[in-house]
Amino acid sequence: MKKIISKLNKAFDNKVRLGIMSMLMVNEWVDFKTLKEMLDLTDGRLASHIKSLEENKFIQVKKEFVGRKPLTSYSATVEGKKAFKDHLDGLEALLNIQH
Amino acid sequence: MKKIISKLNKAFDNKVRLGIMSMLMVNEWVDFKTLKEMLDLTDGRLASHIKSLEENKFIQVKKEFVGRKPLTSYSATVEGKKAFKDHLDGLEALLNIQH
DNA sequence: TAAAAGTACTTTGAATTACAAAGTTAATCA
DNA sequence: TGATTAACTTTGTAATTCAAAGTACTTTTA
Repeated sequence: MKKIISKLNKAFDNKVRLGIMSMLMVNEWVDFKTLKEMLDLTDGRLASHIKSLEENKFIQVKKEFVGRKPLTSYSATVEGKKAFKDHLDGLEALLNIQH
Repeated sequence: MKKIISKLNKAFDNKVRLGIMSMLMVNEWVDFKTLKEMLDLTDGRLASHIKSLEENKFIQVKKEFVGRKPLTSYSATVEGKKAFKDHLDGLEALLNIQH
């Protein structure tokens, strides 16, 4: 039990960050607006969670213009993918001991 | 994605509470000391998380004497089991979309 | 019989986290 | 010119988390 619990990463205990990382594991790049809509968040709330994931070096950012509009996109770093996978391993182990 | 995320319950975002509930899904009654050892916690930390789960009516308490020593045990309420199951369903759905 | 240890907490205080609401910048569209 | 879009940042408040210390009562040990 101690072993399982220790796999869980504090950076991913919040459901917004869990959702962001989940999106970025499945899609290489996801833009701000899509994340916002998929997770049903306000700008500020999304931005603050993105910031904390960036500070942990779990995601990276790309800014470009498409047509004439700015487009900010995010992707999980190698480090972020690894950390998230470890976290999911912990969750999976927890699911497995239920029943 | 919104649907998955909405299944996750704030009461279980902390890994200590995740661990406590997990123990109580698998074992009908677990005592204070065992929880403390299994989760590697200080008395105070365990007690505070237990308190929050009790306030949510997710666990119930039983106090007795065994031999001459006090023994406090906890078990998940029906409500607690349901809430935790829903949370695990959410986590499982999240695991499933990771490829 | 005095001191130490066991059981199960509670209290305090400080740090961190979370969030809503409002403000910002710079461009574009009507 | 005024509204809208895109992507934030700032502010302030509330909630959460935790370590550390304190409490109460009993039992064991020297």
